[in-house]
Amino acid sequence: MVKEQKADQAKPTKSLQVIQSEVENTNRIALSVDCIIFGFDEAKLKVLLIRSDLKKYSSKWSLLGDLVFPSEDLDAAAYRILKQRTGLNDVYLEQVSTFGTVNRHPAGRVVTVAYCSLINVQHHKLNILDNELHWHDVKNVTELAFDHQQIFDTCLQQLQKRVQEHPLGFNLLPKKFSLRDLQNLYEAILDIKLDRRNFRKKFFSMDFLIDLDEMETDVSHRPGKLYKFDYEKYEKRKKKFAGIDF
Amino acid sequence: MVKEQKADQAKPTKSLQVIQSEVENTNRIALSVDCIIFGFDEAKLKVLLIRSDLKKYSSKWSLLGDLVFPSEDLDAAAYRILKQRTGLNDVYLEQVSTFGTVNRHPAGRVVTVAYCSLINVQHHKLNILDNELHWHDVKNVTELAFDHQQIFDTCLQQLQKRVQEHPLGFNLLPKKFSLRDLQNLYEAILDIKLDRRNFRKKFFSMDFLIDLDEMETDVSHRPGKLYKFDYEKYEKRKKKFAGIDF
DNA sequence: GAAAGAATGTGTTTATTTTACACATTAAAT
DNA sequence: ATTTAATGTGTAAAATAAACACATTCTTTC
Repeated sequence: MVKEQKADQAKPTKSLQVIQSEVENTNRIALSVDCIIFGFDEAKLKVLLIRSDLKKYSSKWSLLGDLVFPSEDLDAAAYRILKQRTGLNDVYLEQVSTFGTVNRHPAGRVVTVAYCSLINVQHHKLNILDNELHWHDVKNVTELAFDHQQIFDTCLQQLQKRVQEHPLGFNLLPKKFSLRDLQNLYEAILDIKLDRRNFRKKFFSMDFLIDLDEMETDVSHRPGKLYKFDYEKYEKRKKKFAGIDF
Repeated sequence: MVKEQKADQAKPTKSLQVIQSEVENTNRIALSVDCIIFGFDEAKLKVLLIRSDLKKYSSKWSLLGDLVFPSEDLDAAAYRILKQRTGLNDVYLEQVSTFGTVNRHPAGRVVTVAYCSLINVQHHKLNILDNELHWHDVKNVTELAFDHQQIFDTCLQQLQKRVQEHPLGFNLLPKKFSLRDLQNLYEAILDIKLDRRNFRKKFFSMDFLIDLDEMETDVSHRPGKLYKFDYEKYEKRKKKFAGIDF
């Protein structure tokens, strides 16, 4: 089936010069980063979007993105771009996936690397610098510019998966939160309803919640207790792989 | 509580021309793909490596990689490169992660996208074309060229994780396999010992194995039954998300 | 200030899943 | 025929997950 026969003498191990010229010349491609920033507010999962950079596409929303500089580490570019576009600092970004079909961007060949983050909407003030920047309800995100809808969908799926395996959700909440806040968060991310008693039991049994001996204020009903997440304890317990679970 | 500040003056929405010139000129970067091909043979997990392309680094092993063409989809580049280097066709490649520190490659700035695959060593004949191409025991893979060790480690970790969530393992086995083969595979990938009875019970209860009413041959002991994997039945049952499981 | 409303806080029972564990059976090799 | 080495099987205990209801506390309303 394979057609790629080649005489067995040829072993074209390349010199560094050959590779360098290939790297320097015709084979270069524009590389960008897109940042998908999730937040949580009013019991809803949100995502930060801007009006498209491009005038032609300004009726559509798009992700926060820009080109990577040739002299810049990929991760560093993600942090720079996020900072430039939102003022956000001290936010952990995680690489999700890379999108590289030839015609994905109207400006030419641009391969983009998606980075994702979860932030607490209350604690991070946005500097809205150069574009209309808005928190969008994740449920209403449709028809983003270019292939950004696909990128967004991929990131949301990854979030849904990862939030079940790691206590990422706490990054979306204020430092002090009630169990109702926590449950709302999981229900919003996973888009499911959970049993309140079993949910509480589960989290208490994990033993990562510190009871602050404080109560909610500003609620128009019986206030709940406030907790914080015990990051230290969590770090110490590394979950081991073991089960097979299709 | 979303603070929708807006800097009402500056809104540098870019024209397509501006973006195009940025994409075309100084901001381009070489992009490559590296393929991490896992196989399974002699009850051991293997990975395909070649001697480094670069003369200077030819004492080290490296992953199968090459540059992406500007006119080529990223996924297509991965399949092309795999085919060129190994003759392998009809292999499913999955993107794992992208590596982009500035100095990761000696030939200059090259960002690389890692793709991973699992193949059945028996059923895929390699065409060894232009480099020393070898199956390496995964346990002995150390000190690969450039940052390839890091890339490899990332892929192996992802494999360990994914193999517990999806029945990927079957791609590594012959069409007909014994339960011992299957258990050896999981033990090799996860690098753990499993209880034989519980392992069998687990797989039988998943009900994805078709009993072929054949026995192993060429074993110097009591032969085991042979099975095949029921891909069709698997596809029909899409596993639902639900649990929270740190 | 009494009553109604709304969400908090709590336990038990059942079902399901996971783990631990031992012996008879089969075929090959000696 | 005996030994060897791996296959094939079941059960009990433990852990986890799921289903499910009522009294309590604070706010709001009348």
